[in-house]
Amino acid sequence: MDLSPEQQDLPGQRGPHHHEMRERIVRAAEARFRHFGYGKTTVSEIAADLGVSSAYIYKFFGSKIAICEAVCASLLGRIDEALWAEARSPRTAAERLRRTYRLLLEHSLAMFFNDRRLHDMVITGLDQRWASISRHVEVMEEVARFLVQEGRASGEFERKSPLDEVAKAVASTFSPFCHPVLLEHGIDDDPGAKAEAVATIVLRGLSA
Amino acid sequence: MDLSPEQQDLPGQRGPHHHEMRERIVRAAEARFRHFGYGKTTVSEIAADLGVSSAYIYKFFGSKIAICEAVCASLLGRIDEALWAEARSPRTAAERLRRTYRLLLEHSLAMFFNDRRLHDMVITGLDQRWASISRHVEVMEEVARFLVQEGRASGEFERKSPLDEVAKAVASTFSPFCHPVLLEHGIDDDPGAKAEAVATIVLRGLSA
DNA sequence: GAAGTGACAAACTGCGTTATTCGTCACCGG
DNA sequence: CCGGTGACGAATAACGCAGTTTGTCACTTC
Repeated sequence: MDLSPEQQDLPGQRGPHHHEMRERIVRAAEARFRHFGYGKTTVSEIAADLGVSSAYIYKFFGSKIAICEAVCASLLGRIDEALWAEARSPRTAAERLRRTYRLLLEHSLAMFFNDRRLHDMVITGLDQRWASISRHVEVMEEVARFLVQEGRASGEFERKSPLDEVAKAVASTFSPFCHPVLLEHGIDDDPGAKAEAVATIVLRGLSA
Repeated sequence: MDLSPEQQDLPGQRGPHHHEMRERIVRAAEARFRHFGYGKTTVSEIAADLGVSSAYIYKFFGSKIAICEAVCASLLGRIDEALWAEARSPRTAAERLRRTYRLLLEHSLAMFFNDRRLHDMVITGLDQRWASISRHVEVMEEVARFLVQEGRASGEFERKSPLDEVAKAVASTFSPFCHPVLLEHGIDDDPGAKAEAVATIVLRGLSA
């Protein structure tokens, strides 16, 4: 259900799947990308940081963009983990869902303000429909479904409407708080308050 | 509250505000932009279509981009009008709000499929924060607030939570169905059904 | 056969130059 | 004063070329 990011199979991967070098490459690449951006780092530089030749990198990744996807997967994977951790915490489902909105917003804002270059990479990935990003939106849907189920099981939420439909709708309401492009636009208008307000309405809509 | 699009004042306008030529320019520009895109049309061509010189265009617009903004305002203005028409129709507030989701999605999809070039212009406008676009999101918020008020007045909706907060939250849930970038991404996954589902939850969240 | 490399062709980027296009201004005619 | 223009400098876009970077492959070493 929630693999660790490095275990996913992403397009453009190559060679042994579980290999220490693969992880080291991703970490080195992330550092460079964070600092200089995707365009301004060459794979030779990443290789040099690890003390190997660039040819060796290509034993693990089929292209530079594949490295970028892996970095992206790792980044989003960390958010996914935080999301699941919260979703499984010992609180009411309603409280967990409300916190999901907060958590999502918090992580998205953090990326926007602290690592603008990585944020821009994610935007690139978005309109090129990278698998790592689709995976992340799937996880958000799964978390939404899980929380709705939990709330139904505990009697907090109504049980009549089709689970899947409700889960998708809830996940849709996440987008203003997790989508990089929307975020950039609504950044000035107290997104925190908006997230709370949306959470409040949605929770009311779900309640038994 | 809802001016006709040509009457707004937009940055970069110049010369007489109510002038037949201004509207003719916007119409001619829209046709060219729709057909060839913003980048591939020159202001001389727009001028030629109207049988005037390009210098004359600059009596009305301070820059090419200002023309583009006016076209954008006109485009979005048509959507705004449809939204208001629906919002004032003689139906229950709940029904009107549900139809607002549909209407928004319908218009956005139409632009995406039929006039991709204009759609792309709107995206450009979005990350350059054109006034015409801010205006459109304001209108959507106003419509949301209006409908919530109506529903409260008629006893359909609860009356306790602060109106402004609720209106903003409702407007936030519009974004997956009206934001060009989000739309492009979620296009494959039955957006119509998603819109209905979101409407259902939000309406339940608003209900008395 | 796992770890690793140098040498190389193809693809891509940056950049300086040239050709368009943008936008201004002084000016014409009614 | 309103409707309109041609000629011109400034800003931009297109283009071709040199230099980098990407990505492959045959080969080495342990």
